[in-house]
Amino acid sequence: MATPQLTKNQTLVMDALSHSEGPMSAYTILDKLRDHGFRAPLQVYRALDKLQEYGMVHRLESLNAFVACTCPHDHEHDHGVTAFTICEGCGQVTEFHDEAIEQRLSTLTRAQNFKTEKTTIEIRGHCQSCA
Amino acid sequence: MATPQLTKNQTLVMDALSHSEGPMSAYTILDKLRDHGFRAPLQVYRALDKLQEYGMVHRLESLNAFVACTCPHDHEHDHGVTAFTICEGCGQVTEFHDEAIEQRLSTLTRAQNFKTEKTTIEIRGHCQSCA
DNA sequence: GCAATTGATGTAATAACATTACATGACGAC
DNA sequence: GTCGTCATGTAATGTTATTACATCAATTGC
Ligand SMILES: [Zn+2]
Ligand SMILES: [Zn+2]
Ligand SMILES: [Zn+2]
Ligand SMILES: [Zn+2]
Repeated sequence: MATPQLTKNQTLVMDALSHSEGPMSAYTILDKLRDHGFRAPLQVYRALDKLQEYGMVHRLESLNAFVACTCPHDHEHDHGVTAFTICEGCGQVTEFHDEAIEQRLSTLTRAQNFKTEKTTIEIRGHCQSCA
Repeated sequence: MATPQLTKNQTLVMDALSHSEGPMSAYTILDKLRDHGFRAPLQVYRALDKLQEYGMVHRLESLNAFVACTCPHDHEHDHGVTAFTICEGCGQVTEFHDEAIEQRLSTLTRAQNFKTEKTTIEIRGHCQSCA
């Protein structure tokens, strides 16, 4: 997915997420952007949908929240299976990718003739500092 | 986690999930159990919390829904990392466990000194029939 | 130029999911 | 019988997400 020119709303949401320490809920983003003219949840959700499509934002299913992608590479190609550790103590989220996991999941789904569209891997626990 | 004697409400919720074709939301369960005296969401959520604690029910984070555990073994021990394929077409959910994945995730989290408490793996896509 | 199309936006209302707070009831330990 | 604990009942509220409909801007085809 080549990264297209972002629209005004998409840029605002992306900036909010990029400058945030941790994940943010859609409604938290909305509140941050009221000064910039945001009035309704849909403005946030629409921007988030696009940003996820472009691979610039990830949704954390177990938190109902969103984070900016921290992959080193740009987003000109699909970056495969994304996994996260999420600290219950400090809220820190770490994104990582692992070829071995991806291969193994591929083998397993293939065995049941399942066609994967999106894989969610989220590990809740405590980081080194909060252990 | 040894499976204790279930309470009345826990039994009702467990039965509803066991007899369901696929995952159910808490509110769907509530509706199914109105005839049995259920009146409020909390009755469902409280039962679900316990059933999850006992390992008899799993929450699907990406669906905000719940399924009965389909593990062949009983629930007298923790059954480690649980993963699911979820068909977008027919709603079919398949639970599986894989030692290799578990090992690999353990290695990766250990590398960042992360203490895992709960791991979520959910694969959305299409099953053989719905491909 | 000017319809027609497409994609983005604005706004309101509503739906769907989950929790807090507080009161009551059942039951065994002592 | 009093206490502590756990399950339950009920209402209210909080949080997350979508539907529906109107408007606006840029592009395309004529
Ligand atoms: Zn990423
Ligand atoms: Zn931490
Ligand atoms: Zn299970
Ligand atoms: Zn299917």
